[in-house]
Amino acid sequence: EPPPPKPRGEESLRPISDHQAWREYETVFTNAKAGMDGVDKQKLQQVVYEMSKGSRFFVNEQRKEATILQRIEGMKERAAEISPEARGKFQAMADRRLLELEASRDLSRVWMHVDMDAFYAAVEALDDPSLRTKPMAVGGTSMICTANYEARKYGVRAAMPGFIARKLCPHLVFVKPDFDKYTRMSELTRQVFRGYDQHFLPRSLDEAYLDITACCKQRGMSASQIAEEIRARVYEVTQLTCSAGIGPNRLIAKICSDINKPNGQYLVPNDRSAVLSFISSLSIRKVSGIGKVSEKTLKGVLSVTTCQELLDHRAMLFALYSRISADFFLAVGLGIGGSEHPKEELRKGISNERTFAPISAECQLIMKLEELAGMLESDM
DNA sequence: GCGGATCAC
DNA sequence: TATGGTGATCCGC
Repeated sequence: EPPPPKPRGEESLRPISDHQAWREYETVFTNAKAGMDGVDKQKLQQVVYEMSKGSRFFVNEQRKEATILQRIEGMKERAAEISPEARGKFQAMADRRLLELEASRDLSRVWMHVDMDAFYAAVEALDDPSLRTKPMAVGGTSMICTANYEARKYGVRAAMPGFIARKLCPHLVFVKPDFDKYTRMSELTRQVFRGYDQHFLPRSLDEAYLDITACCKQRGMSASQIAEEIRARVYEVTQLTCSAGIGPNRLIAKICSDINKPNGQYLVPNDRSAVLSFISSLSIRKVSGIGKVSEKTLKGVLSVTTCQELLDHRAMLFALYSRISADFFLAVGLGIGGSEHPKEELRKGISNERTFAPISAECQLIMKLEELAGMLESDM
């Protein structure tokens, strides 16, 4: 189809002919991220909608959205059909699990989560200090890996398509990613981490978990002091800042590292009531493992938005979700998760995939598969 | 056991 | 003009 005629004038955002449809287009970008406090969320949502509508991507997003809404309706129906007897059975099941989980609570270890600040962008700014004062994103017009804090003021952030970012921030500077460079820098941070926990758990190039229990004891230092020291050493070695979170387990530590970002730290003491009061008012979306879909279904079916409400609705969690999921939600409500050292596991898979323009001829599809298989072969 | 969904980075 | 790639896990069929 020919494109619709371009409206005259400087901006095409207003008037909104289609009944403010943008209000219903929620993306991952409208979710708050560090450095995005001053962003006009409505404007952001509106721009993303206007740039997206009509695209194949957008149509697919709508299809997925409809599937989720259907799932919510199905769960609501199941919830309505639960008899008082069954309800009592689920309540007893949930109460029993609550006690078991509580009995398993481990407050004996101190975990720290270290998270580099705007890592790729910060590394690029080391090589070109003139980027420091400009809004800048690492990535291209199709996808942004990360944005510096100048750019985040405009709502530009990781996982956003570059052409939308440019619309939000016309002077945005794009820098091509250089993963080898980030890997080398990451290795420098890991040398530091190794000195505090030999068995630290790297999660990505810019994040790691450290069990600093032994280190605190040996050196007679508090967890906060150790965190200050680690952050200082990381800065000495890389000239980059990072943030840290400290808590009795990885679930808590991870949430904490985001609180005083960038270049800050936060601690939840190893104390049951401190953990509970910290977690209870938190949005479930802050928890690693609860994404956009889980947030939407929990809210749509049970009106659950905070971690405390996960405990309040524990019977229905066991009625509507799998044992594994209900267990996880309950543990989240109690602020329990990841206090043991996971035993090392071998990699389970290797794969590759590529996004490409639509094709349909068999020979084209086979060529595409051969291309992917070739890349996979060389990886293996 | 498999494919689709979800999630994290 | 244009919306990523890799790996893990869970669920339903």
